Amino acid sequence: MGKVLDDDLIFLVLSIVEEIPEGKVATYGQIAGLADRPNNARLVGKILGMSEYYGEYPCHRVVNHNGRLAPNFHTQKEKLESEGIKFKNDEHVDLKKHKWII
DNA sequence: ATTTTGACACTCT
DNA sequence: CAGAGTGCCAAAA
Repeated sequence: MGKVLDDDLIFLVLSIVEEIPEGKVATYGQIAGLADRPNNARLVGKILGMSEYYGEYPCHRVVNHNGRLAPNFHTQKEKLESEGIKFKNDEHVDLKKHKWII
């Protein structure tokens, strides 16, 4: 298998995001690790920013390692709350309770 | 080839 | 808990 990047990486990342169960959240770093690129969390964020172009994915279930929501994704909180995610405050989900463990 | 950018992670204060 | 500083690395400029 050749080097995996852009289009292949996008497909891989999105397929992983698709696996996050309802009521759970994952971090960018976690997704990066599952995609076998543990140091590319930032790339995961960039891909999710464009994910709409590729289809419907539960990208609202991805937050940073502190549980902070994505900037400029104003419907994220309500989507998470609608599936039962609890928040520590306005900007941070309760990762302790809801982090997706494989 | 070099610099900047990014929905990040980690450590230290 | 909030900032600052550092590390990270592919993509785009």
